[in-house]
Amino acid sequence: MSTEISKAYEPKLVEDKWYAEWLSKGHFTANSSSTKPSYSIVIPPPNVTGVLTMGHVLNNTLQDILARRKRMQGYEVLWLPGTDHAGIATQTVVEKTLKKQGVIKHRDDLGREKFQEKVWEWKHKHGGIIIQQLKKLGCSCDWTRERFTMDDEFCNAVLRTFVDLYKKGFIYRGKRMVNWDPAGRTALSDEEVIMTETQGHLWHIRYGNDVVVATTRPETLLGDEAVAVNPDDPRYQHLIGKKLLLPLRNKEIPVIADAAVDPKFGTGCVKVTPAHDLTDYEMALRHKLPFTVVIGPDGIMTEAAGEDYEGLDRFECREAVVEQLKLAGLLVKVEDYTHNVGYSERTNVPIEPYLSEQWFLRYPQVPRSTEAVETGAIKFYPDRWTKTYTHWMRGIRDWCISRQLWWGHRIPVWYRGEEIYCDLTPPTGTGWTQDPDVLDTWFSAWLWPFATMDDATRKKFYPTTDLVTGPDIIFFWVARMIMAGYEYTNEKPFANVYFTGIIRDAQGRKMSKSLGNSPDPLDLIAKYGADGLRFGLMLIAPQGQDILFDEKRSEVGRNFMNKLWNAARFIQMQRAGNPPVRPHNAHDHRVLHELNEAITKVSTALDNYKFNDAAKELYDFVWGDFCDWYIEASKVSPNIAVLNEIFGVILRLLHPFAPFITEELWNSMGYATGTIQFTAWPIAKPAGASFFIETEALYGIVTAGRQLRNDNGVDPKKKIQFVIKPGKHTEFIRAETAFLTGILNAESVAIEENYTPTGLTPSLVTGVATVFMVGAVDPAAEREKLKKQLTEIEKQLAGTEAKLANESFVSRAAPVAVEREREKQKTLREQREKLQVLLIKLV
RNA sequence: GGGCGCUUAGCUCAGUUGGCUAGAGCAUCUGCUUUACACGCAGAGGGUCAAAGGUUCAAGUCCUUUAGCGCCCA
Repeated sequence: MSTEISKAYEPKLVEDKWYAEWLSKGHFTANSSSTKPSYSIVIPPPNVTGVLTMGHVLNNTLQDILARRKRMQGYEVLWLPGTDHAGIATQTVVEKTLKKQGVIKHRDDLGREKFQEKVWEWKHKHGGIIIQQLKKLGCSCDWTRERFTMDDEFCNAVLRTFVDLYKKGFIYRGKRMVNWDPAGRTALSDEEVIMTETQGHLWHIRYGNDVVVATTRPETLLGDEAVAVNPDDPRYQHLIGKKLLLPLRNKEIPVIADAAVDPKFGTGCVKVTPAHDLTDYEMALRHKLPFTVVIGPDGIMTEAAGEDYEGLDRFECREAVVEQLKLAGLLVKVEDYTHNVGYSERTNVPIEPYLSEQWFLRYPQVPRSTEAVETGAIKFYPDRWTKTYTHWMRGIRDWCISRQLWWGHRIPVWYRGEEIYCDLTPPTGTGWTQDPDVLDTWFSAWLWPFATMDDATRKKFYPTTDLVTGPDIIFFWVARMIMAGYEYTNEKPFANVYFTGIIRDAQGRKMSKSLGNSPDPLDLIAKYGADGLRFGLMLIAPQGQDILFDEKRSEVGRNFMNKLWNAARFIQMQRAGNPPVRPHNAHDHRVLHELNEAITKVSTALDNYKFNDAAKELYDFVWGDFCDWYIEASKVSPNIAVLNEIFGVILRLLHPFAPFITEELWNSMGYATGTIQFTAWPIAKPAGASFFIETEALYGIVTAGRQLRNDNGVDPKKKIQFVIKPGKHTEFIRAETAFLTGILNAESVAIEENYTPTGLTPSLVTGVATVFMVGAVDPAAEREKLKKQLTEIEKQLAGTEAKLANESFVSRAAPVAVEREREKQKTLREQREKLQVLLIKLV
């Protein structure tokens, strides 16, 4: 007796043990000189100081499933892990912490060098956390190749790319209107600005006798340099070229005519603030207006705003300006107004359009990258993201890549007076100063698929096969990687991109720290096991749909693992005292047939990135076909060989989803010495006679028998007599008497073709047989039940007969459909007849 | 304003190229410590498939329109 296997599965006793074992054996280490075909994925590098979120669990479970399955399919697999330095996010966290600790008031107190040291300290202290968490989850990453976007080699790659693109003319410096984050005090790219519908106001301000302008931002008035009208607007022809007095400032400004003015907006007169609005900026260039900066980079009003306003926050200033306008009688009216306002993705404050000197990139390889996805050279799953991608690529705008931060790759450009020097090493000579800015984090991330690999690795594993990521970074990352890939390797960086859904809470809200609705995956792992968490999540992760996560999901996963565990216990117990083989019976044939179906379905689903279809199929096969029916049948007549065969295949099919328990059971069941990880992925074998129809009929009889017991309140422990009156498959059913007796806990099961019940006998009519339970019954209740069943049958029969009576159905429908309908009619008529006979007897 | 997605049982979702009585899990109800498993077993109830119109012998599925929800872009 090998009953040391515990009654309930305890993941804690299993998971860490196996992970350590796998690492020590180097199972995840990819061999660049292997002759096997290669398969590779690069991890979307999480923020180095981040912690594991449910999004990471989803994303990395998917990658692990892909990687583990490919290992089983005989591929040399590289899953390359690493972390991202995450410029703004990390810098903000460290700065906040230092402020909180009272070390500094602002990072300026430390200076660049000292501050960077602090960030590195932070990185060393917290940087490994998320990696440890990925290991807990079971991720089979090649940790010997772990990379960080600030590794020396990676830094060099980033700088080389900058220098190269600069020299090719793709990178340029310019004074532009950029998206400015006053809280982070840095420029941002267009993609980092989130447009949000905001309730605001439209202030109508009198600028002159017959000039009223409407604005959502009255504080910018202080920097106005003109009033503009549409050149074709008949209402204002007389004003063009005239001068007006700017309210509150008593400054003369001209009225200009510009086609950019929408005559339908407000009064058709607009104020022009060249330094604080993109449209106004462009207008100002056309009309050679001065640029007066009234809002500083910190969102505080400058000296140019006038002494009444200098030093005020931009929103305080708005109130002050409105107040003054009211006092001066210049505020004509205020309307509620809903408009879109850009917010910083990071700091969540309204973006300020800000005129500043920044570095920009004109993207390389745009047409080629667009076509690659359009033609399917790179495939997106789900396919609909292709449209989003190509739309963005077609309207692509230059990328502002400089950031006013200290944490990141510093721009390799030096200045001396008017001279500019760009190279990997500083210029010789004196008087040079390096550009203080660093590069946008994504400017390093876009090199990730190839800059993480050494030459030998790249030779074997690049281009990579699959990328798994969220659709929220399709522009930030995916599109840019494709362009960088073509520019620097002359190849696509990956063949397939699988876009996951976004994980939400049970109410459909996005998971976020501030809402506190994001469970800690480590807590879930502790409670349900990594396998349970993974499998539960896979069951509800349809392709590309958002996922409403509830802890209950993990419970389903854990329960399934426990079911699997106990199936193993059952098989082990059967091994003792039973002959290992006997000839195959109908149940064996059926389950082997169903197993083949399962292998095919799971394989096809995974080939098409339909992870939840695969998980669902496994769940249904294991719990339904295998446990509910085959194991139950085995209690009457076990076939150890078949049990082992089926269970071995189950473990292998399940391994990518649930690596720990499958490894544990693979070993404890003694299916092989050593890991399950490199055993062959199961292939469907053509199964002979499946006995599908016959067993289906048989199982129908079982269900009817159980229903009879339940409906009539028979104590489950009480052994009673059943009589089966078959309409077909008589000999087959007769041969299964022992099975029926066992599974129905019957005293006896008699198969009688000409049975006529004496007295009142509860019965149920199935498609192939009438099942009688011998024993007393309440005649009224029995009659009700039979009547109900008869009504249902008659309803269905009416539908079928109506179809068959329809001339055009019989002549125009597919012959198969008509035949099916005839077959159905026949069965239903038989059932009706049986029910009628039974009812007559009850009268 | 443009694009995409969603709307099926109380909840979360499956439903191939139109064709068995629209399925599953969770939740609910009933009965069970039946020697694999109470993280379980057996049974039951629960749906006008968002609305309207159209195509078809046949529509949850295809087409049109409408409504609501969500996301992306301007």
